[in-house]
Amino acid sequence: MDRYSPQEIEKKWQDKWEADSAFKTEMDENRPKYYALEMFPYPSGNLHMGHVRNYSIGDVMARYKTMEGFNVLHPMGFDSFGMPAENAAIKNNVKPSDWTFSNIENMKRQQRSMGLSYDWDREAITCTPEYYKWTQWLFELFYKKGLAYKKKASVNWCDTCGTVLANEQVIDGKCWRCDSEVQKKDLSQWFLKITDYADVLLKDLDKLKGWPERVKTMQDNWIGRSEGLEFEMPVEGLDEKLSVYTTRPDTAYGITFVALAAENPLVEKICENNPKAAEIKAFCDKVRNQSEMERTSSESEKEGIFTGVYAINPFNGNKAQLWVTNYVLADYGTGAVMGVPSGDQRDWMFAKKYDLPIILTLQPKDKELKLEEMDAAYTDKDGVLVNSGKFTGMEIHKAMSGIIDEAEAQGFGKRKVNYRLRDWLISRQRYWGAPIPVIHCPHCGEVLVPEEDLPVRLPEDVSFDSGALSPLATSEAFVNCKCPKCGADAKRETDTMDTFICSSWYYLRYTDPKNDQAPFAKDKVNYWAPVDQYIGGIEHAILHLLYSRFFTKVLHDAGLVDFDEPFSNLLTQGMVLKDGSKMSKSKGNVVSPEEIIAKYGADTARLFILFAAPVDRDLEWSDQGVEGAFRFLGRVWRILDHFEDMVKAGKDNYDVSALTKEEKDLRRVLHVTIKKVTEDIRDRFMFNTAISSIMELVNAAYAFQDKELNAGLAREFAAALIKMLAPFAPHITEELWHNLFGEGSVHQQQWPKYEEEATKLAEIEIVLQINGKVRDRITLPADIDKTAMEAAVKELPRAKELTEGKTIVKVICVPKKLVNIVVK
RNA sequence: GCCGAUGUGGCGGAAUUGGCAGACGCAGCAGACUCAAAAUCUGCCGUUGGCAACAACGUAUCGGUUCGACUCCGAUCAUCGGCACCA
Repeated sequence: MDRYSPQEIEKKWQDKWEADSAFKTEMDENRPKYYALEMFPYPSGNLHMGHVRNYSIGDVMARYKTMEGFNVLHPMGFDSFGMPAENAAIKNNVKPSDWTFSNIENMKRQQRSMGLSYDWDREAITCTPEYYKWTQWLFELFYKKGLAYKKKASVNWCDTCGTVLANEQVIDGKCWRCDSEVQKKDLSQWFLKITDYADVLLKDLDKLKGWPERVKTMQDNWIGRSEGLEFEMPVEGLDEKLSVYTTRPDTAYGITFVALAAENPLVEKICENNPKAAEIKAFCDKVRNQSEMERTSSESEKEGIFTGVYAINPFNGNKAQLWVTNYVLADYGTGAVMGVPSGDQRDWMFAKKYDLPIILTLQPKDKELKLEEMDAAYTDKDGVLVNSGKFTGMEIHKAMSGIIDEAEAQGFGKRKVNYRLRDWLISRQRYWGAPIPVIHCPHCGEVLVPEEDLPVRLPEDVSFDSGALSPLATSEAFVNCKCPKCGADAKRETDTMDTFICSSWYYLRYTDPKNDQAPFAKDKVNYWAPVDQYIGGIEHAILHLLYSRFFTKVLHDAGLVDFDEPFSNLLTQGMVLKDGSKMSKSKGNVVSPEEIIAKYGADTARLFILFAAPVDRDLEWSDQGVEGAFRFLGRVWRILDHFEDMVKAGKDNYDVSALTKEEKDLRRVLHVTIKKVTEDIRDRFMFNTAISSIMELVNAAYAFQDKELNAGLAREFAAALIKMLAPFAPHITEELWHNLFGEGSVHQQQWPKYEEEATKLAEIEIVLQINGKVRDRITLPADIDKTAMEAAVKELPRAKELTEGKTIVKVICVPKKLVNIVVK
């Protein structure tokens, strides 16, 4: 064989795999299926190292499972709607579709150069009418189920992007994409009712045994479930009742004020015939004009204004001052909060600032609290009630349920569960997305576009610089239509859908990508899905992963799929860093995958990126580490080149007992390696240690670089080594397989099996410890019994020397490991 | 503030069930090959002391359990991530 030259072999095999449709998959009820999926990319134009890492991990799983006999689905596609295409259109005067498809072509070329085992026949591209037809169809399904609705609400608006955003897309008060500050705007927008699924989305996190704990915690936090009591307080002098929600009903006897959000509709009514009306309204306007950042920061000063009106505490008849404040959230709970200064730190600070009364209702079991000595609220959920009518003296947890029962019995309150999660705002005032398939008719109101008229296609005669207007509104031909119900002149909805809708169901489309009758056929989706292994970045922990779970649950309830969670196992890969920080153009620390592949080949790039760190941890890029991976592949190449004649002369069934001691050692290392690599890939996703043990195996083989090696063993060694390395470095192994074993592809071979017997040592090293410290070692037969082992170790000169003149307190004997002699 | 993760040589990391800490790789040092260099092959490579055998120390810090702790328990510190005026 010639020298190892990746440039010569990689392209050759990529072309061959493509010509042979080597990774084409079909349903096969007789084989166990395995669905390996990497998060599909946005077609920005070029792969970055994060993609390379993502796809390398997925490709190892897909190829390994194929060799283990699974029917593997391993598809790829493009999440191709979104803002950058539109920005490019504005800036360079190109059509968003042209920009997008030329980027897709380039990225596919780069993906091909990585040697990934995708079934390209299953490609799904979300911006094609063949795909977004079904995105629209699914929107209509949600609508028919009462899970899609339009309402006027105070929503997040990004001025830079010229569109509204979902709550999940606002990070620290800023736009997730462009980082500019988000404003609140009252707009009429489309929402999906994800809150209907809050409870099951939370509860089913328990089912996701194969998900990282931290992702589940993040979703848990995001959904934010809380249990408590909602109850009504009569408002004095008004024929109105006021609802409040609390998680601390045990403190209800300590209410001295009620805090309303400025947006609470009750504020209007209170202002009627109120001498302070002007003042109150001025305060409300001031609060509303505060930015989202100012309003929701726990740092900002709490302010309020007394309305002059009182509410009545239904538990004890006490009067509570009614205040309008800047710190109560309008859209959580009832937009009104009971004020108990002794039990809540915010209420405490508010009461101190405005000199409101404070009533103590809870104190520790072993200590009497005095208000005049306190400088903060007592917020521990532990203690005994005081000043609480018939609940005085009761332990807190008993009192909590007792007080709720009381409210329910009296009919002024009930147990209530609240969620932090809000409905998903899906309208976008942008062009490059799936149009919302709704027509607004002056007579019939909202009408869905009939299924046979789908897809609602994107028009091309649009203007992109239309200000706050959606670009679709600039196309007369698009906007003006007939009502499907009554035939009257009507107008189309001009907003498009959030691209996260498109990506919420793409993993289902891969199971039946060309279906033009339905988003997917039931038998196919239920054969392949759910995804067995999903791989992607942690940045989608809430956004995409929560939305996909929501979609899957709705489709399950609609009877379209049999499963109710999309991804059985989730692997969140770490970032690729250079010089300690994430690769980015602005930092100038980007390493281009294309250049690395051109210089060293895809096999080296893949091997390095999988070897340098465990898959879920951040990875520091190292040019010298890449050199190391390349050197290793060269070592593999050379040792197999050296063994070539022996491999070809060897027989598959050879006499193992005829091996020399050194050969037996190599055979043992071989079988230990097969065991380790199999378990590391299958059970642990520890690709770094799998590769390091293959390196050790190759190092062991170098003992025979200038020696004869039994031909049978050479053949066994070469076959297993090439197969084990195949998922990591698919091209070099295909070439070596072809050169040494001839016909067929290494990627269609069966994964090597180890013989347990062959992994065992005849003699093992036993450690002598004195008081837990290693003092000597001795080689003994592996099957020696405990007593004999102890005796042999005690006979060691070191053992005698170190125990001489001392009392042996105890001897601990761990079979096959050590003997620890405890002396005094 | 609440929740979660991480912390091991000069560097990336290994140690899977409580049993020889530092596998494998990078960097470094030395040797072989070579006129020479590169490439390749071989050996050494935690710190301190010692010619050495060896000894002491060593997995963020402090303490505990244990014959024995990177691993288990308790506290602390640091870094990163999520949530946070959610009543």
